[in-house]
Amino acid sequence: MHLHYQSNPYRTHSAGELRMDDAGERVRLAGWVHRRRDHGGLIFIDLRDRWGITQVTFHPERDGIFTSAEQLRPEWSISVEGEVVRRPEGNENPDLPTGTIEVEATGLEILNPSETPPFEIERDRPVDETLRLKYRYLDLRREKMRDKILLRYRVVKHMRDYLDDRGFVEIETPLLTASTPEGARDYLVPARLYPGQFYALPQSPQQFKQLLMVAGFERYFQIARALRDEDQRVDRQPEHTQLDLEMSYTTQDEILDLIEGLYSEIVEQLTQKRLLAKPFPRLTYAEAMDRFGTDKPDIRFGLELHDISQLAADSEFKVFKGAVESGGSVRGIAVGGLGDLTRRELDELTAVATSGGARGLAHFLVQADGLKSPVAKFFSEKQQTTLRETLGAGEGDWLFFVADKNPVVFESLNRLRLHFRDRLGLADPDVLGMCWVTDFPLFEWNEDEGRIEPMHHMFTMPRKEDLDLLDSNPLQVIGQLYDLVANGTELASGSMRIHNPDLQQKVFDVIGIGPEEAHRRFGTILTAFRYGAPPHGGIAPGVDRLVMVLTDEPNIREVMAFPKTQAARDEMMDAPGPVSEEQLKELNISLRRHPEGERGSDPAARPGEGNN
RNA sequence: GGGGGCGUAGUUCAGUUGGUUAGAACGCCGGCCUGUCACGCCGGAGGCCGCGGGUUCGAGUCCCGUCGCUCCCGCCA
Repeated sequence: MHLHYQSNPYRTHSAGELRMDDAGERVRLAGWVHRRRDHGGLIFIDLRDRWGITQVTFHPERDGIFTSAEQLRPEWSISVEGEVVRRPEGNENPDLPTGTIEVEATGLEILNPSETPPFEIERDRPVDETLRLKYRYLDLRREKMRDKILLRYRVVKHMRDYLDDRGFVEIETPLLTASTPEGARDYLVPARLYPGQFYALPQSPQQFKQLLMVAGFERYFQIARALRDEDQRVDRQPEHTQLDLEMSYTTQDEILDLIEGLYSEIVEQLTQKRLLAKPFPRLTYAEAMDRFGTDKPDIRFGLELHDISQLAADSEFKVFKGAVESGGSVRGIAVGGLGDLTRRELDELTAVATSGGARGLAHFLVQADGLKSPVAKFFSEKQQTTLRETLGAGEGDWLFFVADKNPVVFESLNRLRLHFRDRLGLADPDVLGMCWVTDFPLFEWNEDEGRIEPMHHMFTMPRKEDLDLLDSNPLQVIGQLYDLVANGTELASGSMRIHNPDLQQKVFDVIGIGPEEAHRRFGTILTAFRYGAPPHGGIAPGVDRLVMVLTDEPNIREVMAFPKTQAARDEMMDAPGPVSEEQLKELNISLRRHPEGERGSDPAARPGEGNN
């Protein structure tokens, strides 16, 4: 990267660009003191900016600046003038792109000294995350963080360019909008001009993007913030970024191909990772569940599930028989390379299975003369052979089975499968196993509330051939829904939408929303659909999640410049905090309880903070 | 809302069955050093052991409470 700043008072070049060819040139560099090595009669300063590191030397003959150079400390902001020289024979640093040269300083300007930072910037060592978040502007100076944020920018830039090339336009949608009580909890903003009323921050631009289709933009996207006031997880923040996208006159395949092309380019051009398969495998929801026990399968390795319900029903083993008879199933996986398992190890595996809801885990060791298991006696020789063959197991493999209701069987075996992935190192970390999961059920049964709910959202188009089922058997209806999954992580979720108001109302009917309520809550979009709304569909890939997968970061905070803590606090800006009486009065808000003495903007009022 | 883990120099950590003066590394400060690049060598400063209470002759260590961070469950169409 060359900074075209010949007349810039601070620098003529970046700290990452000088090479052997530049020897003899007079240059200025600006940046931070990365490291200093003071040899008494010779001082080396590693000068760092966004683009790299260049070694600067100070010689005592330059008495004017040598004494200043002795004062330099890490993270001081300086500008150096000097001559680019070849390093003496044998003193090149092959680890540095600029390592064949150095800048012999003839001038030094201290732009701004630095206090000793609360943690070391130049070293990649673990530091308490709260401290990093409080001094995020210093944390971001660290190479690893800088690189992740820069990669994130390149990913987003690639998205914009790719979509622009294909006729998409980026359109902003409002941050202040109406509350949508279903779904996640809204972040609310009091409306000063309407005492007692509130805006909501968007959980996604869903309705706006569909209205943009009605408005005729045909191909819309937005790098959009989505806000949800729910508790955090390792991959969940109060605000996250998604590539929100919608197309008119399109098909599911067209959208899948579009995103597949985009993601292939991002992986191939911006990372060192390899794609497992191209085109991305496409699995139906039913197939994904059947083979992997999850709709977010990690397809980089085998250990697929096998259904042995039929055999189980014929067996003498009551646990198996009973599960099938009560409508559940018995499924299992075969695992090689485990060797002998101790009682304790088997208990641990059982604990993995029970964490998924299973009540137990049946295990068999495949031996030359049959299956070895505490429950082997319940299975005839022929059944044992069938078990082994069904699971494709060889001598020395272990077979594990879970018998229960289907959701429990799936979840337990999924966890077991991922456990073995990590334990046996079955998945190549440099490979991205991207796949599509399609044909999700349109609705699901909510056990707790005893009613039917949309699996994704209520604007999803049912599969054409299932339209008749909406009345007779809605839970059987398959929606035109699709998820992009990478290595077991959901990266994107989308659907074809309903554009016909009558069909939309029919879906509302299924989930118990009558015409009046529908009009009250979704009047705008229903009315809009009456004006020749085009068929349309879209998708919303998560940007944070993608960068997480690309950088092997398990934590979403590591790929965001300014994330919040798990308790949804901004440690740096100290938000949220109390506001003044005047502000509250203007908003017509009175507090039941005053935040005084609780955590707030007054550092003295914050417990657990002894110093600084 | 519930459960688990963690909290000791600036930072990352160690700290024995409760026992005398709480250690190490890195960083910081001072000195020496002309080819280092994790520079080296010598010396030094630096602790409300998160906070409050209790048990005890004695608490970093045990108990109770509390605060903070974190991971999980609930929640997240």
